[in-house]
Amino acid sequence: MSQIKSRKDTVQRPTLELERFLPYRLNVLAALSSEGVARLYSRRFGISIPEWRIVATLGESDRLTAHAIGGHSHMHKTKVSRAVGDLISRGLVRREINKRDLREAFLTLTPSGRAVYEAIAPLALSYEARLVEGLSEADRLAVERAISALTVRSRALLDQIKTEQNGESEPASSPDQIA
Amino acid sequence: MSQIKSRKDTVQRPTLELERFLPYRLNVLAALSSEGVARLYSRRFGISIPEWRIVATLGESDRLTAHAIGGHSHMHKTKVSRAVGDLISRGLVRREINKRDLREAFLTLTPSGRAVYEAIAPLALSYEARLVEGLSEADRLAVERAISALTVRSRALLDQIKTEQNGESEPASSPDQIA
DNA sequence: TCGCAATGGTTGCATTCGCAACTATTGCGA
DNA sequence: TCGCAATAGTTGCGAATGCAACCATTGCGA
Repeated sequence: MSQIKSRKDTVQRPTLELERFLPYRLNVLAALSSEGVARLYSRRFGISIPEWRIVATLGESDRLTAHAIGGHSHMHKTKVSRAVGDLISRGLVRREINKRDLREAFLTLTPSGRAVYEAIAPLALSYEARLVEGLSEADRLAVERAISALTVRSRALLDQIKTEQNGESEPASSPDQIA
Repeated sequence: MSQIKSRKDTVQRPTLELERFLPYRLNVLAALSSEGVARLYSRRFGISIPEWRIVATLGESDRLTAHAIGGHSHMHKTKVSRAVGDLISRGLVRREINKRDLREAFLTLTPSGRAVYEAIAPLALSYEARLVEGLSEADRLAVERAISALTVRSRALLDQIKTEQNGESEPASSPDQIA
């Protein structure tokens, strides 16, 4: 794991090799796998990745606010806002203002929206299945565990770094941010 | 692993839960971990992620062409081009045209560039170390293995999907692309 | 040796992105 | 009850992104 190479007779110089650097490798893998899934639906259904995330989120648990979708799918609220606007204009999502709180609105899939979800979900699942095809069962489980753990850890480290940088004060958040 | 839920008495309906969907989880994790590292250097050294990737690549093996950097760091050639231009204008990288082939140029870190590399590399490595701190040794190895395997597999699937979509012809590549 | 395809790299342009600022509404403490 | 802080969501705007087109140079086959 450690990339620190000690060479005889020379001062130990920690060299970083990008190809072995975990965050870098995760990025490459994430980009590749995302592009793969995206290609399965983007062209055919004219749907972007953020749009798909919204459709998928609504497909699981209908009637969510934009805020909830953002939290659930880890997307910036502006991205959610614009993608939702687009989906509404194309008749895939319906917006219904919450009469209890006029600031927010509930979003639901229209029948066409649900049809799109039902069509794409199996494609995505089979893609995932093909992706992990070569892994041993043990490795699959290890990956599941590790991803969860690393995600939690990343979030913690990030918050920590943020607070360190934010002049050592505040609850780690500028005006908006966080999400 | 499988997200297929079978419910008693109802037709088995494969539902996709974003939170469990591997490409999605990888994206969240990759974004979080990248932001973490980036925060360690971006503010302090005024360096962006693409710029850091270039510096890191050159730091490992000096004297590379832009093309080689792109291949090594999986960045689009336009991204490399612009980031390199920026690094040169800031005196961190030096460009030297290859007299054997006037189309390409060799890039090297200047002393200041190397200093930046030497400063950031340990930060990045220690970040990585803190990231995987909680994982068991077995899980670390499993993750290493799995990331490699999944990356290879993703690439293969992507190529396959591309050829399927490109009218079933061509060596899976439009004018430029690939990288 | 000539000409054309391929390659390294840059640039124009449209799209995407996210931060900051803003509006509208609600919650809450004085 | 008044007023201010917090929240949901939208929008302006600059920066980043990637594709397509382009330039310059080289390789290679006729």
